[in-house]
Amino acid sequence: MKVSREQVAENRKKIVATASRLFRARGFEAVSVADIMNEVGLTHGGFYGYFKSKDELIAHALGETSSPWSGKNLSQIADTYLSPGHRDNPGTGCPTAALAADIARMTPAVRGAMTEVLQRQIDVMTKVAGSREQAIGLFAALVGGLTLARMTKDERLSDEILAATHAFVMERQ
Amino acid sequence: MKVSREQVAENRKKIVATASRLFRARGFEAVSVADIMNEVGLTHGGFYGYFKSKDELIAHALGETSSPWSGKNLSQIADTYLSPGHRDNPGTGCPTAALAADIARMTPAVRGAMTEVLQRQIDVMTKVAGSREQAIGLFAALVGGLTLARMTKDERLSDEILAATHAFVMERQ
DNA sequence: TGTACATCAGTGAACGCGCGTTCACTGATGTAC
DNA sequence: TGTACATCAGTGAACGCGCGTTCACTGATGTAC
Repeated sequence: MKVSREQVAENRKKIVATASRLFRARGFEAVSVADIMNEVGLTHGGFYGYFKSKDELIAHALGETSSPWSGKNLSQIADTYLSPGHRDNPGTGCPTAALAADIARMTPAVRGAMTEVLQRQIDVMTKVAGSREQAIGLFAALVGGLTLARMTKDERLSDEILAATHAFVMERQ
Repeated sequence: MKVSREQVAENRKKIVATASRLFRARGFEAVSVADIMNEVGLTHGGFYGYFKSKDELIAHALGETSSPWSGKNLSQIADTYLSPGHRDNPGTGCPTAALAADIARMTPAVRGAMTEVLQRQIDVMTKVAGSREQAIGLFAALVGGLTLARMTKDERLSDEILAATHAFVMERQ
């Protein structure tokens, strides 16, 4: 069942986008190649016509994540980043916070792709912060606050962490 | 090959301590029951005489991690926490930073155990920070900075992240 | 434009592998006398 | 204190399972005439 060239291009985009979302929501290991292909509407065997391996897909999926911070000031960034909505929907949120600990143990190619994402996020943040140093500190606090809020089972504590981190970050405006 | 009661108690401690170290170093999924038991000096079959499941061990291992912050001031905490030594040795370091993203996807029992660890860390931090709110913000920045430093492949960037987060945290002394 | 054929995207069974967990067995420990 | 036996910690083969990956096959696409 060969398909058209347009269909192939579309399928490739869907594979990468679906992988990016599922990886952020559940982590690299908990999402199988079959999971991704099923959600795209294909069977797992076809995957290897698009990528050499799952690792190669991971590197591509990291590269495709956009940073939606352009044109926002620090207050708006902090509001969105430390919101319950972002906390509860990692699949559509920041890849850095969602995949942090996972990535530290991945292959060099994956870590290289993530380093580029990180560089880009720091560059964008530098425009709204006073300096690059400040930008890194602010970004670290945002990532850490979101991560802590996501790991606890206690929603009151989780909300408190979001609010406290928000206040901490905004004090240095 | 039955062994003495003392040996049993010692083995149990070794299983928990080894698991705690390996989990922090490599993550929950990448460490098998057999890995842990081999390092302890036993075979995998014996594990189920000590714990009902791997998940139960995970909850116990999280409970056993100590917070080595007592009696230190913020400057000392930041120095140690954001040091290259801590970055490069997650196995003996902060469980929160090492297992952050993993835990958000674990069973309720595991997340409950982690919530207690988190509460304890925030309490200790509150003693050196001005307030609980401040403590949470500082802790978020520390966890985030260490996490970012661990995920990049570029050592220059990694060192820069540690230094910038350190400066960011200390500015609010 | 219509036909004949080569291409190749997608299918689904099969592979080897490592995992968590179970279980019949072994033999040292600890107890009863 | 010494012997006889019940207990049970540890062993290692085996289980079912899901994974990443491969491959012979199918049939629609796209090309050559």
